[in-house]
Amino acid sequence: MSTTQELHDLPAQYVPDQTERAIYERWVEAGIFSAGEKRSKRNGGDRDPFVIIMPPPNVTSVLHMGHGLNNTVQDVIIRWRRMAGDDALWLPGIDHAGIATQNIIERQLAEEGKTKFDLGRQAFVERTISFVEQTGGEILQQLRAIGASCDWNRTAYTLSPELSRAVREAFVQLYDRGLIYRGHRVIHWCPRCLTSLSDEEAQHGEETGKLYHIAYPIVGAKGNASLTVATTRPETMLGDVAVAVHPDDERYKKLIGKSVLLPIANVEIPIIADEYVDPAFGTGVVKITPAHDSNDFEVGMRHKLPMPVIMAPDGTMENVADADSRVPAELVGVDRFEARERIVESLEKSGLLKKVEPHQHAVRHCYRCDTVVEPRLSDQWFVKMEPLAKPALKAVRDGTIRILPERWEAVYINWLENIRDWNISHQLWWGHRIPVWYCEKCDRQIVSRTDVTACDKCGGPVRQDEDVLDTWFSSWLFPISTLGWPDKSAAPLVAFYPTDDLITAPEILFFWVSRMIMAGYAFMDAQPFHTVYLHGTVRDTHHVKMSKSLGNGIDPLDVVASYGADALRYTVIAGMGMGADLVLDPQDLERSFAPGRNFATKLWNIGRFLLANVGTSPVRSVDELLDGELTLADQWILGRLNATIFECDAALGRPRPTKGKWRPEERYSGLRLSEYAEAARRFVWNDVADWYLETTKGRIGAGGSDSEVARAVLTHVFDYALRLLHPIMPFITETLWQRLPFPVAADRCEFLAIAPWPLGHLPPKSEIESISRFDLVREAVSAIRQIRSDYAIPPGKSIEAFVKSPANGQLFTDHARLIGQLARAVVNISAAPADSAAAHSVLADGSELVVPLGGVVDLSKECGKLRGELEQLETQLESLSKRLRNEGFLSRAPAAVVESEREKEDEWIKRREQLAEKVKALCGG
RNA sequence: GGGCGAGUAGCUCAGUUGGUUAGAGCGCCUGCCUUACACGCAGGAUGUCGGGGGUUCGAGUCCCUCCUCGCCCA
Repeated sequence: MSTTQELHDLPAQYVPDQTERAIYERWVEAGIFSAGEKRSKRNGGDRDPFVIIMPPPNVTSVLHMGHGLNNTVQDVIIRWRRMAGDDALWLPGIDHAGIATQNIIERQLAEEGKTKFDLGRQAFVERTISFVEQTGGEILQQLRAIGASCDWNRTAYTLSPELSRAVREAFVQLYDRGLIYRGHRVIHWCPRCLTSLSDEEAQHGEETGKLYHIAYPIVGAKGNASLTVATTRPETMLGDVAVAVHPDDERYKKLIGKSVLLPIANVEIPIIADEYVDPAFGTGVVKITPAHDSNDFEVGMRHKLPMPVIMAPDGTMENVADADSRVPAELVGVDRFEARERIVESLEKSGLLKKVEPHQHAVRHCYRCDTVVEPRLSDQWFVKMEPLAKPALKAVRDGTIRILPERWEAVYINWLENIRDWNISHQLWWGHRIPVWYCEKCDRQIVSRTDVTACDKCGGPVRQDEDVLDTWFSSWLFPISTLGWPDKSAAPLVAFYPTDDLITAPEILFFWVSRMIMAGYAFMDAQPFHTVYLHGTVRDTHHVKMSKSLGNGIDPLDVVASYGADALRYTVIAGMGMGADLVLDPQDLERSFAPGRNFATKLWNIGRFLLANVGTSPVRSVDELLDGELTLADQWILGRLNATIFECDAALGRPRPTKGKWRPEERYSGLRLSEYAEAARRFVWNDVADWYLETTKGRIGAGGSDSEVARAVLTHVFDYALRLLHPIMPFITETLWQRLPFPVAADRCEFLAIAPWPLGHLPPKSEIESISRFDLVREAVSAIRQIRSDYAIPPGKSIEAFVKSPANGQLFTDHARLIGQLARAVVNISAAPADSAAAHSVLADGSELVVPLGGVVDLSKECGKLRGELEQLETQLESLSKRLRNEGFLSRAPAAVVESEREKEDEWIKRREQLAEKVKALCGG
């Protein structure tokens, strides 16, 4: 804890890495990041739970700017709720990341000149486990450096025994409900990873390829009549089992039922009719390759066509199944792209290649290795999604769950309405093995929660399905499995489920977010969270997504080392509008993070001023200060503090829906973190530092009761400013807060991190008036400063100012000294000496301010300035008056608007009169 | 092909049911080491709110259309 000694010793410069680490340790030691299931209201406690489940980074990840952004947002929200008195839980975790991790190990092996098959499955998995043990979860360590206030005691891992148990349970439950089935169909296949991919894992990119027009001779036709088909993948023609035309296409009606001769493969295939064919595309004739195209597969099913597989898993040509000798000997073993070239060449020679044209089309790529995905007929496990999607759709439609920004709700709904079954079996070695066993003897299929050693029917030997589950099959359970599911009475599950906010990037809306919602309803019959907050992507100045491989990344740890975690956090939060991308310059960290770094320094220096001037002895409590003791400046800053609390609260919004469902008016508001940050910054910098703190100079040093009032108010407003800023800048605020000279009686927490979040009060009229009265004082100061600047009066030179105020004479009399102090002038509340040359200004309330300047003043410049002002005012006044004379405006605009326009007109007229008089007197009309 | 988003100061972006003279940070210009802070202070310049049309008393905000860029889904 702070000793008296420490209070004096704020270094002149804030050095983040000297302090941040130590503070983090102390937070952890004090256990303030640990949520207690007994404290949750759902478990007999007295606090509302507030829970965020961290999107688990891949076990192999290291911290990059995307994580920095994602986790800063989560930490800001969780710290806010913790201070607000909730039982706040931020649960961290990591994902075993099936394909991604396996690819890394395979790459390592490749460098050693080996493949996974050289090791065999068991050794491969062991090697992966030891790799993960060494490097895995490094990112969770790194998160501490940016201040992440996770409950580390609950750190989860998708491949842990507990979560594995949940995965099996989920599989078995869905299987028992008839929602998991084994399907024989065309799936996306990665020839490099040698696994199937789900629809979401096969990502498409626009590419310019070629469209080949190929003639298939018509069997039994006269001459060399043929049908021309167009395809982008000629190599798949070896798997063609038909050509199809639209049933209503007059050009081809007569040919339906006849056959064509498939070139190269030399087999006859029928001409069929199917509505799937678009007569307008290409020639209106489509080749049907059921085993290598998902649309063709559907056609094949409808027409009960054979489905020859003509490509091996690794993408080379081969007569795999039902293909006879369709692939000629010279093409067997040839890679698909090489085969394409050769087939095209051969067709050209035989005159069957009619045309080749450039073609823009979408090509799917493996989301992990970017290899072109091959559609391939295969046996896979699928989850029937439509029944699961129903409650997930309803939840967003009825406001149980909201998605921010709002526009993503439409994307979510559109996807769920057209949802397709989920291919969950992957031909990998790293992941949860599918809990299905097959009896070698009676062929029985056994789905089980526990390992099976013998057939429960015939006692025969069994073998487990070779495949593993899609990584997302464990991730989608994360909100429930990390809290103890399938044990529905587990204390954490009872206390913390449903959780509150889910904060992630839009890229995984389908992969993860929507599936978690489905799992929540499927297994807990309740939504996993009520708010999905989708933030933007971190990009460089060319708007290219930052990534290590592109070399345009920023290492958050570098930023932390150079500028501190708080600078990083503030910059990220303040610079990011709701859902907008965050653009940073990897070439210029100095510039990118200046906003946060500068603001941290500002806070530090306010702290230094405060400790040097207010000192270390306890201050009076603001609660016991009497109204009469407070100066106008005190009232103003307290009023501004209150207004700022409201602004911050308004920007943050409601933490949870009122009665389980978001009401329309609150649904899309809140979590405007940049607005919250800006409101707090404005208060600290523009109000406290620029004005209030300056007014205390001279007061505090003077001793006596007013000195005590100033000490108390300054300490109080800084205390509360630090509270407001703590979620964004936890380290520096905690450091400073620890040293504040709190009132003796203050019942204060040990840490700012758990100090109560400020509460605003409805401002009484007097408070609002104080603010506007002090604003006038500030305006007078600004007016003198402006004159100083206009006439280049050296700052050191004191000047004299005269204020004549018909409306607010007393106010200026009372604050003449303060105005003088702030503007470095001697202020007289009286008319200026008539004959002297002077600079002039007219304030908003019509008060006139005159600064005699002796020989310095340039009369024509002064006249020009005043005339300019007058002219501008008159233009504005004219349009305002016109509006107020407009019948339409008066009758249709709300009364309040008309009223305020009238008031404004009065004010402007007053000011115009003053200005006009001034111009007349000074410039002779 | 379908859907969505963006285009506001030199740069990055705010601008919540249409209602003051459109804002912030960074950058820029001028003057200042005014004993918390030059990572600062004071003052200042800069916008036909992408183009065009419309609705309205009133449009950066709503509607239509066009242009440019980006994202998602087939």
